[in-house]
This record gives sequence, C-alpha cells and structure tokens, in this order.
Amino acid sequence: MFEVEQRRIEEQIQAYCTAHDLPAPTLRWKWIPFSGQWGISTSFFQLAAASFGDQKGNTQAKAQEIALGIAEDLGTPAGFSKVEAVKGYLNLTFDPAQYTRRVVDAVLDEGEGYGQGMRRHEQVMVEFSQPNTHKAFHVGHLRSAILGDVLCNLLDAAGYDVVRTNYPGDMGLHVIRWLWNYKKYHMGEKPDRDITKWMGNLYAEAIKRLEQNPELDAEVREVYKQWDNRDPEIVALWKETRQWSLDGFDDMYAKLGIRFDRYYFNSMFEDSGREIVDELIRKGIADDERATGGPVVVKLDEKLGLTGEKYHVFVALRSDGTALYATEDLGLARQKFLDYPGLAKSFYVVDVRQSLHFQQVFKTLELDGYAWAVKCQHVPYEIVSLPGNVVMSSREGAIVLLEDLLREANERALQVVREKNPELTEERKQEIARAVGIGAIKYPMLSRDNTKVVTFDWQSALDFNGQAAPYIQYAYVRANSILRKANMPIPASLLPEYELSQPEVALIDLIGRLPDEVQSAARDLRPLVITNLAYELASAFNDFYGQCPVLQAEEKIRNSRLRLVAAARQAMANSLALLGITAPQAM
RNA sequence: GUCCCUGUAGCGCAAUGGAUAGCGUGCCGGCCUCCGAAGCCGUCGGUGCGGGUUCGAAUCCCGCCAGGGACACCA
Repeated sequence: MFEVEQRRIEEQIQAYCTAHDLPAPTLRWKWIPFSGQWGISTSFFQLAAASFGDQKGNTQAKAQEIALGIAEDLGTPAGFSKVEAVKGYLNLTFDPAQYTRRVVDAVLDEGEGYGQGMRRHEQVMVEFSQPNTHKAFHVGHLRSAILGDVLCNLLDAAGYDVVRTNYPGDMGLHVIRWLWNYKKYHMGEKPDRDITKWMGNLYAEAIKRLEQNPELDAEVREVYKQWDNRDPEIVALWKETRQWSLDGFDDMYAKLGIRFDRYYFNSMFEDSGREIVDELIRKGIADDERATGGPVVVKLDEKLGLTGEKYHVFVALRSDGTALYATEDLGLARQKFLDYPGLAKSFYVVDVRQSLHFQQVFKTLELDGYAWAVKCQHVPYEIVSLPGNVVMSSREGAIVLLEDLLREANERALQVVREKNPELTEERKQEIARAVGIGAIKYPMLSRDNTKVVTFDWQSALDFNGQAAPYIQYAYVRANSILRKANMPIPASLLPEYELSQPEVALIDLIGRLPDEVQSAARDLRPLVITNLAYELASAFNDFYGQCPVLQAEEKIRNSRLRLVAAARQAMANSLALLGITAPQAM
C-alpha cells in the first residue's frame, strides 16, 4: 500500500549506512506486531552484529544506536505520522487519515479485484481431486478437492494463469471388480439419484462377494482379460458406467463450487507410459528384469550415485508387461507438458503417503532427460481420518460419504436459519443454508496446515460457532445490514476528520494486509494464511461493530465509517471467495 | 532398518528466526431499551526432553522420547 514511500525510505537507509560506514543492510519489513501500533517495522540486529566484524560488541545497544540514527535521519516521511527507534527496531507508523483513505479507496475502487496481484503471464497447472470412478466419494477424498481448488484460487489471485486439472482413476482392478459384479447381478439397473453412493455400494458389494467366495476371482480375471482385449461389450459397459460416476462427481463439484479446465483419465496413459518405460530401458536407466520373472525397475539411488537409500527402487512396469499407476504417471507428466509447453510449474495435490512415489516419478523423468521434470512438484497433504485414527476406506465401509455430509450440514444450517430468520422465504433459507453448510465443511479443511491430519467427527463438523466459516459470514452479513439500513449510496472518497478509535485502526490494518497475504499464501501454497486473515478480519469487524456506532454517528464520522464498513465487507467477501466460500446477503 | 511428517493450555489449532506466544472450544460469571446475541466482555490455563547455532529459537542443527506415515510389481 505504501510501496513507493517504502522504497524511498529504504534508499535513504542505504544512504545513511554508506555515509556512516556501516555494511549494506538487507531490510525486511513486517507489520508492527502490537495491537494499537499501526505501520511497518524492521530491525537492525543483523546489521549491528555485522558492523562489529570479528570483534565482540553489544549488539542490542548498537542496533538501537543505528535505529536512533536512522530515525533522526528520516524525520517524518510523507505518509507516516511517527518514526520511532525501539529496542533496535525502527517503527514507522502510518498517518492514520492518509492510510485509511488509501486502503479504503483501494478496496472500493478495485471491488472484487481487491487483493489480486498483477498478472504474471506465467502458466501453472494444479492437478487435484483424482477421484476413482465406480467407487464412493467420501470425506477423505474431500481434502484434495477443497485444497486443490483453493490453491488454484490463490495462485490465480497471485497473478498466475492456472490450469485446473482433474485425473480420475477410471481403470484398474477396482473398476474390473465393479463391472464383474454389475454384469452378473445388476445388469440393466441404473441409478436415478445419489449416483456416487449407489456406485460405491455396488463396489462394496463386489468386494464382499469376492471375500466370501474367493473362487469367483477367476471370473474377475476373465473380465480383466476381456478388457485387455478391448472386448467391445466390456468397453461399452465401462464407458457407460464410468459416465455415471463422472456425472455424480460433476454434481458434487457443482454443489461444492469446484470446477476444472481439463480432465485427464487414468486409462489414457497405459500406452504412453509404456513408451517411456521402453525409452528408460533403452537408455539403460531402467533394468528390465522380466526375463527372470521380475518387473522393470529403476534403481534410483544407484543411478544417482547415492550411497544411502533415499529414492529406493522405482517399479515402472509389472512383470507381465501391464501398466501400473506408476507407469501411467510417467505418461501423464509428459502429456501435461506436451499440452501446455509453457508451464512454469506442474503441481500434484495428492496425499502425503505418495511422497516417495512422486519423488521417484519426477527423478526418473529427470534422469530420462526431460528438462521440465524439475517443474513438477508434489503438494502433499495429510489425510482426513476418523476419531481413533481410523483411515477411511471404501473397502471397509468405515467412511463418511460426501453426500451424507452435505445433506447433514445443509439440514443443520437450515434449522438454524429457520430459528434465526423465520421471516425469510423458503427459497432464501435454502440458499443461505447451502452457503453456510458448504462453508462449514470447507473451512476446517483449509484452516490447518496441509501437513496436519484432519480428524473428522460429526459434532465439530456441524458446529457453526467459534473460529469457523459461519462466523465470518455472519460478520459479513452484519456489515451488509448496516449498509442496507443506511439507505444511501456509499459516500465519496474522503479523509477522516476525527481521531480513529482503536477498533477502526485494527480493522483498517487487516483490510490493508490482504494483497500481501494473498501473495504469501500462494507462494507457500498455504490456504491457512487466508483462513486466518478472514477470521481476524471478521473478529476485528465484530469488535468495531460493538464499539463504533455508524448510523447514529454524526455525519462526518458516519460517512467515514460507512466507507470503512463497505471496505470491510468487500475484504471479507474477497477472502471468502478465495476460500471458495459464499458470503450470503443475510443469514 | 532407511526416509518423511507431527509434538504449543483439558481438547482442536495459530504464530517470515524478532519485541508482550495468539485464537477457538470447554468450565464458571456477565451483556439484547443502542446498526442482527450464528455476537461481545471477563476468568482459568501452554512451547515433549537434552544439547548446540544466533544479538535473539516454538521456529534452524544434533541426539533422545512419543505418535503417524512411506519404503519392488496397490492406488
């Protein structure tokens, strides 16, 4: 927000250091961390330590001495109200009126675009969700979908051109088993609603039948053979039933507000994966052990000349020559760069258990000479488990289905809306319940670090109080309500002509941070940064709401506060939008 | 055995190597005659252990302890 002034100050500090025979400092600015303080700060401890060279000295005192000198040299630069040297820190306090106007104007001028960075003209791909067709979609699958979607939002807001990519697992033993079960026991049936749930039930049924009668495996193998021979009947059945799953996924993505630009399918890469494996064998990177009944492997540590075991052994092709997931991943990685040669990054949002797998895939491709391999990056996240550290598994039935969660969250939200806002039309109530329900589901998946396990339990999933999406939505609604009741256009840009109160200072401060936090969240691939900011914004707004009357205030204050409320509303809406959460107009 | 992740308040989580470690929840107690109480205010309570690096460590390094995960033909 004060980039120009900041740069000028940096130059002045550099000049000061040169003039005073000090080493060139590397200045890192951060927000003054105390509430009530309002501006940016930097410290001179490193510089002080460096200034002593090999000699010992009192760094604290020296840092303070430098800070004092610089503070004096700077005076009070334009845009700032105070410059202070405190314990080795240089604190630059923004001029309240000017800063307020600048932040509020920026937000209201830019509207939905506030927080977005300059376009970088760089393309990145994010692959996420990767659901298996012919299986249930449960809460464990939700994290990749939600995390990936928000990472796309963040990267886009940070200025990248994002290709949102899905990679459904549409072929494999699970599909073959499903087809066998369907053909034998359900031929001709078709689901009309809750498609994914129905597909999942049939899959679970297949597993159960095979467990109870292992001799049926022979029939399954027969179906696999038919698939391998591309038997038209099986291929047709596969295509038809696969589409049911995909339709079901589309329905859920629509409910969740998640979209994709590009679909790749597992089944597309059996051949191209094998091509790469052949190439690896030809180049001597992979060892073909099929003659002795083994698979095709890449002994990565050996090929890289590592003594330890870091990459272990990568199995690239089954001993019978059929493709496995790893084979297909080789083909897929290449295809992405064939389709999008300009990709600066190719991200894979996949759970942490596959970390080694992706290291192996990327390293193998690098050894194979593909320069783009280094642009591939696995974005690991921890799984969603059930209480007692139970991993959700479609096979064992210990799962919470997404359909059920969506329905429960929606119902719970509807119940609360009916209680709080009986006068709204049923349609509005439904709309609000959807926004609140989805928000309540998404927020907990985004508000903890990617590397931390999310434990799902119904009680906290349906708890709408405290640090959660409905809290932020509620603050938004309150802001909206004030503006509606004001019953007048938002006043034109103005310089506040009164002393800002503490809650106003805090609120403006947080609003002003959004653009930086977007960059930071995108850089570190951490939605958490935005969930935190959104919550803090809402909290600061609630504080403001309780302490600063708007509509009843005298005109000068009212006009200024109306603009602030509008800016806060916009900042909250934009933060929520980044998180894929809808801000309802009432709730 | 090798490698990765995680240990912060009863529980769930924050905190670019920086100043005074924050929030939610839970317990207890307050606040609707004031822009919406899905809200606000108050109270209790914490960096797994031991070294090291640094002016400064929850954060980086080493060791230990505890939990989770990955390691040749599953995805």
